[in-house]
Amino acid sequence: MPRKPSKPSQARSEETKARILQKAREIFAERGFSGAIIRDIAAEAGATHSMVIYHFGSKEQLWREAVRDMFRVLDEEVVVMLEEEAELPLVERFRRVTRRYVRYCAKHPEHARITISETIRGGERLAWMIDEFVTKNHEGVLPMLAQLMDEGHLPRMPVPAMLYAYVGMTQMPFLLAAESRLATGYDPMDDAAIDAYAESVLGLTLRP
Amino acid sequence: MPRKPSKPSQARSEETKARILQKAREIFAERGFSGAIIRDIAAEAGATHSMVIYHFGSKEQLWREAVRDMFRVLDEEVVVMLEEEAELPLVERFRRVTRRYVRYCAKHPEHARITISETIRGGERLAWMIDEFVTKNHEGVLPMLAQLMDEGHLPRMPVPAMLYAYVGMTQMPFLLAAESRLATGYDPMDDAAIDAYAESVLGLTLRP
DNA sequence: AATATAATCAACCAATTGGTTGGTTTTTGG
DNA sequence: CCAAAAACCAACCAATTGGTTGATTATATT
Repeated sequence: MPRKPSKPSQARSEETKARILQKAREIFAERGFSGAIIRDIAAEAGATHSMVIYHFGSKEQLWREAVRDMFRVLDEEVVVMLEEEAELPLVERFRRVTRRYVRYCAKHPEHARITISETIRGGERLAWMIDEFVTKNHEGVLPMLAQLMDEGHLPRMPVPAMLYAYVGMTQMPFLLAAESRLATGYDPMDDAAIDAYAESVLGLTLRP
Repeated sequence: MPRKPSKPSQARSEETKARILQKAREIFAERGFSGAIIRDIAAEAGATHSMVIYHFGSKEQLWREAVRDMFRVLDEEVVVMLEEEAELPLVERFRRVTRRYVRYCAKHPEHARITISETIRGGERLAWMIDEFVTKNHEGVLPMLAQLMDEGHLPRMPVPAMLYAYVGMTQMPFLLAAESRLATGYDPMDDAAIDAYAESVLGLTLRP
């Protein structure tokens, strides 16, 4: 185990850490945990691989920090606004959160990439991620879906099934963007396509 | 490069190859290409890692054979029946193929796992996979979706968007089954849940 | 049965990679 | 300005891993 910086860090350090963290998120997303190589992350961030270990302790820790950062951004860009929207009618809140969520998925496809590759893998990292972030998010979304279903705005099915259908249709075009471009010529990452897709998701789910 | 078996193989060899191939598919799905370790695949198949190289030439080749095998099964379990169903009304064909596809995704979650992890990664393996299999499948599905949309049975949107929404909602519950069980207690792999989910997908997509 | 060929294995090799160590530079605080 | 601490780097280490080699066992053909 490397020594941890115990005293408050210098500004220089913070910058390096931030650079490493961002590249780490990209590379973990693209190559998965085992495929991501510390030296590559370091090189792209303009650092050495021993700096990564110095700042984060281990590959595992680095991954955790990257994931934490990712869920923080999700919160910022999608979830927090829900509080100010508490007064709006439920269907309208759903429309807004869906539009934000679609944009988030397009802007940060790493999110789905990381969660999926970890869920496939199973194991401790997944358990940690669920405990730390996923459960909390579910607590926000599941009741909303349940109520929408009760009111007849969503087709009737088990609420978790609805959730995964919703998440699946929202994320998949951006997750498979490379395939879409190569195989159909359609680019789901295009700005106009993203906004149009949010409406398509609403069209598939909501029953007016 | 190892020598290739040039003469027709013995029965013993075929069995070993088949065992290796099946475990390879599982392990490639679970850990991704770089995370899958030849020695592990070999051990699980009751062989040595040099046997894997002997029979398949390289890790890359092994992966290709595993993927080929996977798309062969998809064809068998989902696609071929479409020919006998040519006479049925389009909506009915869509219902049937959807039910088969949902069952396939539940039974072989490796499929989505492998295609997604490769699409995320990009590169030559993805290009090969698309060229060899995906394009051909799209040629079957896209016109079907387009016509259903024309006839008002599906909400209007770009056809590729509809395809990825459809694929996404179909695959995601099984892709994230581990998360679903851990975070919500709902097991999408349960037999009754699978059949119910096929109807849910139809409920989300089809407009009667 | 003898011989050739295919199938298998154990030992080995070189490259990769996560992590360690010890020393050098930079920053901070007195 | 100077000493202590933090940031950083180059060299190193040990484990892992894809692939090779050479010998050994099983099978098929004559």
